Amino acid sequence: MHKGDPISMSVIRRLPRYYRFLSELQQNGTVRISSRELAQRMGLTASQIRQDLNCFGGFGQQGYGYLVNHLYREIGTILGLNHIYPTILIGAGNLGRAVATHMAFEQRGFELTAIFDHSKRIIGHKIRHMVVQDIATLTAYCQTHSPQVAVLCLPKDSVQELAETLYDNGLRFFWNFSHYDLAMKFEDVIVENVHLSDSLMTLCYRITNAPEKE
Amino acid sequence: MHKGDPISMSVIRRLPRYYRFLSELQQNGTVRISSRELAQRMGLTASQIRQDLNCFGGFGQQGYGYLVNHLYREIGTILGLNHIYPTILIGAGNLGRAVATHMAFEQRGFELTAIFDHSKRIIGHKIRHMVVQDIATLTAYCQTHSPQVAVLCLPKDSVQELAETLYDNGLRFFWNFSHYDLAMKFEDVIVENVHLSDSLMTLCYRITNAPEKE
DNA sequence: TAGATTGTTAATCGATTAACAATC
DNA sequence: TAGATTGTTAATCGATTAACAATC
Repeated sequence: MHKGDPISMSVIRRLPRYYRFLSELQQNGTVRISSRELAQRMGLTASQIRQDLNCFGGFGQQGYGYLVNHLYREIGTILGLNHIYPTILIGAGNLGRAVATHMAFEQRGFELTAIFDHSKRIIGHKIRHMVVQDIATLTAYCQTHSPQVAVLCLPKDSVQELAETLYDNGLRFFWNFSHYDLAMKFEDVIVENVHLSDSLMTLCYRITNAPEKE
Repeated sequence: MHKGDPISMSVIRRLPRYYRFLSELQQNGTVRISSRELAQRMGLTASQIRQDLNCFGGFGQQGYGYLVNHLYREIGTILGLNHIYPTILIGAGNLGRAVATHMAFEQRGFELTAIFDHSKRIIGHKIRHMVVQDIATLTAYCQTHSPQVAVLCLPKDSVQELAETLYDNGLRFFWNFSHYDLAMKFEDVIVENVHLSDSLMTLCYRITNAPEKE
């Protein structure tokens, strides 16, 4: 790990977890913490924590440790949570509605600005403070509002159909709950996949192949 | 990688993805596929695919490749999808309801048998074919039905409160959507976490730190 | 048989852990 | 100053890729 090297995905994916633990420590009123103690709480090694943090800069003090509040805010900045990326959600079925209502987009760098669906039964319904719009009006919406991020809560086939349209309307960032592999189709796109089925199957594997405890 | 070594998490987490791609190929009517072609479609190397599969056995034929249908079923068996682990879901808020209705538990090795919540407003409602039960009756339910897996769709604090009870009722396998770190609390427990917020923050990082394309 | 592609061993690459000098 | 703990370099470990003999 030398300065200027791109940060590895392994490190990036640990950042939100650090952020969570620090948030908790802060709420407990903990002022400082050493890498050793944080490591113990998180089930990591102190070395790893120091390596991870030093990808972004020296946030600690030798002989003292890290200031919880300071580190918390630093990681928030690194994650880019101070941004407000305008975001649309497509697919207001069970999952889409849950994501729309459940997620604290504003605290994670996003602002959910519109929801689309193609089902007549759903269009017009209110979710949070938003009226579900007809997917047919998507292009018009994009031209006036230029959303940057799309949350995809549609079945695979619908996403496949829609992919081109989304791309043509300038969307390059996707939070993808479908099983359609967007990243394979477009080069210059950033896709964060949430594959719930994969997660469930992984659990099944782990249960099935768990060491017997008798 | 020697025979008898435990399979690494990296390999395990790729299995559901293989399973998905093979399912698709099967639906297309593709009979055989080489590691090279599958690799190309999935954005992996042929080497990796052969290494991964050979953790579990030799499923191919030299000079020919893999039979799609055969490999698909083999991976299903490896994943343990033929099981029917009795599963309860706790927390019937937006997310819990979406998970309950959206997931094909039966095709992933599970059977959802009961749903619990503590809110008077939700208890008694029907989700799928199930009536949401009072969380106060959880212990009684566990004693009669012995569920093995719990899906946790509660806020962090509720899970924290509930953890002991679940453990005492014999539950050792968890699909955890909350931010509470069960794996830290109990030794002999298998927890598959789905941290949607972490995923969203990771996306935020990747957008914020994406290479400029001007 | 010749061509193709696997299964498997060896080489490389990257990520984690250990060690320690720097320094608060 | 002495003790503690960081930042950083070096060592280890594991995962991915390359190479190739085995064989269909």
